[in-house]
Amino acid sequence: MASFITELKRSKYNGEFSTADVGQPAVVFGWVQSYRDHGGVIFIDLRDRTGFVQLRCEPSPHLHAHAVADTVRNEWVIAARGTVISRGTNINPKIPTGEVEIAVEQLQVLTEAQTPPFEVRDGIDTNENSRLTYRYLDLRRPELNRNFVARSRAMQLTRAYFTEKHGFLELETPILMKSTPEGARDYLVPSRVHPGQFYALPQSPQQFKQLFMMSGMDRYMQICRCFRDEDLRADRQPEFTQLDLEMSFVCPEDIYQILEGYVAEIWSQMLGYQLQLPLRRMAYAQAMDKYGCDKPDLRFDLPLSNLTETLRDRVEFRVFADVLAKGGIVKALYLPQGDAFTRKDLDTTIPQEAAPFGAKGVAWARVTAQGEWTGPVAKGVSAELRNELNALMGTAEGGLILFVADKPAVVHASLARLRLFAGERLNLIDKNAWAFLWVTDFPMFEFDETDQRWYAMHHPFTSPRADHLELLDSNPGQVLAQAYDLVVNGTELGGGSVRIHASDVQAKIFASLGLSDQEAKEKFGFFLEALKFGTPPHGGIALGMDRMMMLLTQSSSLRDVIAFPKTQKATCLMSDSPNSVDDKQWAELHISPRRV
RNA sequence: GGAGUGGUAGUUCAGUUGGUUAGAACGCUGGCCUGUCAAGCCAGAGGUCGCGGGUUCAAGUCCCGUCCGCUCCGCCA
Repeated sequence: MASFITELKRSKYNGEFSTADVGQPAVVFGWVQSYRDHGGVIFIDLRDRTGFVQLRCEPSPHLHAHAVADTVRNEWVIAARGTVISRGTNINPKIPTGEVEIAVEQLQVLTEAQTPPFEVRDGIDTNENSRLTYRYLDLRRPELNRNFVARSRAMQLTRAYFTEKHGFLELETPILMKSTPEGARDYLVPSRVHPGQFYALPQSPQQFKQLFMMSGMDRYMQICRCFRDEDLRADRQPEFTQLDLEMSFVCPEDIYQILEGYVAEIWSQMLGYQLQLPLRRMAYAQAMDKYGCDKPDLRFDLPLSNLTETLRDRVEFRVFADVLAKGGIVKALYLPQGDAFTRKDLDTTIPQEAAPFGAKGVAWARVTAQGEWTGPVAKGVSAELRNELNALMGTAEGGLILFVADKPAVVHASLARLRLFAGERLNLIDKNAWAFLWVTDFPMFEFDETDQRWYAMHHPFTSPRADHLELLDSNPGQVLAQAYDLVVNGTELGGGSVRIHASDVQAKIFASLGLSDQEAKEKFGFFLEALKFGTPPHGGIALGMDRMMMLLTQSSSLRDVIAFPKTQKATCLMSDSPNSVDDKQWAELHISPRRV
């Protein structure tokens, strides 16, 4: 008999068999998904990355194959040769290959397998600990496997769109870079050759991609790994993959257009979903005012209302009056279907949702007949004031008003959370909807109360709006940047900006950030120097590819679209990294562990 | 750095007010079975109740500490 692999080559993947193959000889390889031994006939579901095909082993005339089939167990790797036959009316409608099966004539065990620590099957609910420790087993599961097939396809489409259709060059930037201040904490790499000195892994190739523009590359793209040593979330890993882009001689409109074509292409090719272009846009200030957040989920509306000025000097409700007196604000979320929220929600659940954001409480009022209110706020609001507020929020009988009074950051964060909570509770979120949004006109700076200084909201190479340059000295908080984020269903997919191309402007920004000339020179000297040698106006954007895959595959965690992810403590449970290294390595790197 | 939540058989979970020998399902092992497809039937094996300490006649259960997973706040230009 001919031997598998060297002579008998795979005729096709297991998931690809159909009635068109009936009567054809077949050679298949794969993992045993399940076996059903009826004493006589034995059925084996053979899995590979494309799906399953059922093997049928009859006791005769292929006695040997049947004897081998009798021994196989789940996850063994086997090879089979046989003939594709129709299952007639006895089909399995649950799987795509369910109308055919392979009548086995030759069967060989290529590798036996230990019993896996969890069943390799969709729909399991194994704890993350085991899944991550035995990641290669988890990845065999079709529902996870398909995410990486999709990921591969998305990456190919991405390269093709930018390099073939739009003239981008795919260029690479260093992984060992210079550590820079500002921004996220760096992952550091000690230098062996230079005692006491360190490289940093890139948080993003920001300066290098700008240097490509200065180098005349005109259009740059890279699918690159970035590293940030910050604490993790479901949508944040310490290393992640970014689609990094930069273009010369462009304004924000040009960048929007290229990106819109890109996401339209991806959503069309990957999901068959036709995006309506151009995408919606909203200024940062409006997003904050209306939704309390710079990445609103616009699959549903539920806008916030700012009641601050209407209430000022008129409201008797103590909490509001006190907050207003101290310079705080009062905003409200109006929910038309108020009866979906119980008294327990109002007393317990809703305050608990808002508490992590600093809200000391959530006041409420139910709207009854003739626009009257019940609840704790009601008696602190005159009939006249109430009517004005009703008109402002567009209330109706049966509605519920949730109020938060505090400093703006707390009001916005907690009401933004409550808005999402209510959207879910009221079933307002259409799972098939795609709400894309450009958030534009971000402020250039934000003030840090702890450090008592301004920080760049995007990054320090972002260009302010030309007409705001003169505000840099007088009123930095008012300066708007030529920066934009692309938001999808409440997820920040990416962000970018038009960059500064004049060294004097760049110097002014550093000054606004409190960097002395000396410091700027030390940290960014080469970059400031480069700016002086003829820098084209340029701008770009970076998209989080992992987050995009999360959206495209409807995954709830980044771990489902990153092949070998880290835990929340940034460890790899499979390979057990990070790990300690021996003294020789410490010595070579001229460093020593800190005594605790 | 902080908050919440979980950790009991290989896996998912149950385990009452602290009380006899810690259970179920799936998986696993063996047997039967020629049309299953998460096969079925019969039998069996399988436990450091995360770890350490404490209270108690008695701890999976109560208390303290600690480790790990997850979610969130801070953080993430």
